[in-house]
Amino acid sequence: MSEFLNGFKRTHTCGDLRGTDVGKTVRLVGWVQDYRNLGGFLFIVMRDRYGITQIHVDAGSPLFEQASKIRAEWVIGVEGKVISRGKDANQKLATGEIEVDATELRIFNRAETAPFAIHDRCDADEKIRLKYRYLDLRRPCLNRNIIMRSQITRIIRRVLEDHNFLDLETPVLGKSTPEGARDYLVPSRVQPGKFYALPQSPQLFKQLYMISGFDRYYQIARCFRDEDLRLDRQPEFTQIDMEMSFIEPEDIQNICEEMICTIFHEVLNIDLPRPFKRISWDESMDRFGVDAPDIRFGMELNNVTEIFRNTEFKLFAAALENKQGTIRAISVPASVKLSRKDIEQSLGDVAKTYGAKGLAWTKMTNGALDAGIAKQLSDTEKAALIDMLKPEEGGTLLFVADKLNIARNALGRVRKEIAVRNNWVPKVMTKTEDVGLTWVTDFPMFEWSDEDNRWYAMHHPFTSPRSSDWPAFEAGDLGNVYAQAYDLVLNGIELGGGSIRIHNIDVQKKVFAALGIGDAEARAKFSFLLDALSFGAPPHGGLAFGLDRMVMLLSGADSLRDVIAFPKTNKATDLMTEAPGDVDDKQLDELYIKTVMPEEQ
RNA sequence: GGGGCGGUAGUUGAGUUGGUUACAACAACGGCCUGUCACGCCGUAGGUCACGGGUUCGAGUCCCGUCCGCCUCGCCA
Repeated sequence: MSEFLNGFKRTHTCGDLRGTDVGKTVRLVGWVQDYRNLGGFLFIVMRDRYGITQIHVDAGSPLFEQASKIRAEWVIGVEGKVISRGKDANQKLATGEIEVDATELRIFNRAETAPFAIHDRCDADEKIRLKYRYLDLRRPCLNRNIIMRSQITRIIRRVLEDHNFLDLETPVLGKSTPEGARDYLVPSRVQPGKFYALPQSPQLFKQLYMISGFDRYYQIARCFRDEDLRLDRQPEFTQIDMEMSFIEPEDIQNICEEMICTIFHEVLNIDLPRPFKRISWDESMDRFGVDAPDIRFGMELNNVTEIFRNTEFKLFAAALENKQGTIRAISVPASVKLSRKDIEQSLGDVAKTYGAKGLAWTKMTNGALDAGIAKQLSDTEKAALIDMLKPEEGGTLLFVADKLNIARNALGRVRKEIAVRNNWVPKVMTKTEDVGLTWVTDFPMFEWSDEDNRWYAMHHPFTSPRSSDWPAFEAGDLGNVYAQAYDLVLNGIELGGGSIRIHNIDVQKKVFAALGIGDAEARAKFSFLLDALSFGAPPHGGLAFGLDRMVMLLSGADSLRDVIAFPKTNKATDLMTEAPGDVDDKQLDELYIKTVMPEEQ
């Protein structure tokens, strides 16, 4: 290769040439983006990831015959003189900005016709894009996301290392733990019948680093969860994982704020005010219906339950018969035109998706509530609604009457849907107002599951309860125990979350017990953690950001797939490598694994 | 596990109530052109309409099943 490339090591990039003087000799390597044989001369548009440059070959040149064979996507090297720059007097150059008159031209590699055009639009069928991912990645629209990703991790490392964080590694082959997501399992050959699990997060290892005395840890860590995929969920993803000792939540939050501000400043040239907003989980659920609120617009939820406590309106009365029954409402401004069809079908479907039976509605017309459910409401109820919700003339009131968690969530999703449809919230952030950042704090420690008839940890079982809730915890009133946990939410999407951890072995045992994890099971699954806690663990806590989501939001990408170089499909396959694939029986034998396909069972 | 949308030339799409030889643009290939820059003009080639059944005189079109991609509910401490 070196001989082949002899004399053609790149000395300039296409982008570099912008300021180059006419007459200067330059040397470039890259791909052919376009070519045009005009008989008497030839244009070749050459491209690398820094820019494009136009190459000129004259008919009289000995290079002409060779150059005329060149086609799109061939890899070439060119040496020549800059003959014109940018928009010079004759206005002949617009795109390439620089034109180079070739004196030497080498073809390093030919290329098949690409299955899709390598231009700055990610427009082909995603199946084909994923199969030829290396070509898709050449396209600037994808290429720049990957570059931004590197830019962001560089900033993160710089900020954290300036604060004396150590980049420390944790094992990838670990132990499967109960709770949480489904693990990716790796069979052990040396220990027949036993399995490693790939980490869902480095959670316990980073806590052990704290106990080991490394009081500031970070890692850009790959994590794995074997659950169904979504637009914003891949089976392997990357966390910015951090942990500190001897801290309060504000300490880690301050460092995160500095990190986020630096990223926004350097990547998007947006300056964010500090400190970030803070809102408790209870308040977020009450005002926005969700635990990751988009705070860039109003139209908040209202609790109108008491107005209808003794209502004659059957729909609402029926919902309130349930102990957890509630009625929540939003007041949609008049600028949003909603037809009956919009409400009952389109937005109603959004509500139904999240478990509600539908949307109740009414409109403010000539100073009174009219249409929809209005004629079934009493005058007192209507007056109370107008007083509380202050509907605009021509505005709409939307209601969900259901169990608390369904009503809040469904109406919260409808709220966001209306904002998206009416372009209240830009996808690409260009100024400070486009950024809705808030901490959500004081999450409930436990979450009751009707289905499993038990409590689950809302964050994870190593999260510390608030000390003020200790009496409630001791009393077994788990629904009223809050955790020292906090999420950072950007534009309605959870960017990251963390907590202060339990550093006391007795507390940890009691939390396990509350989750139905008995002493024996706790010992079997977490003996190393319990042992470690027994040797004097410092108070500690941390946070983890989803790097992929962060890049997705900052780049304005439509999907996590557009910020991961080699992503998986909805069914967790890689269309390029065709992973996962079959393995030889011999490999399975060594692992003592026999596969039984469903039809053979 | 459930729901929705989609699969037609290399690519992106059109294809009406089922009806002759499945259409266009771009790309490719050949020719022409000395200043293009979404270049232009002329021509050529390119199809198992995802796959398998069914209904019908006749299916890209209607029905059933399967596969694949995307969105989504459940799931994701």
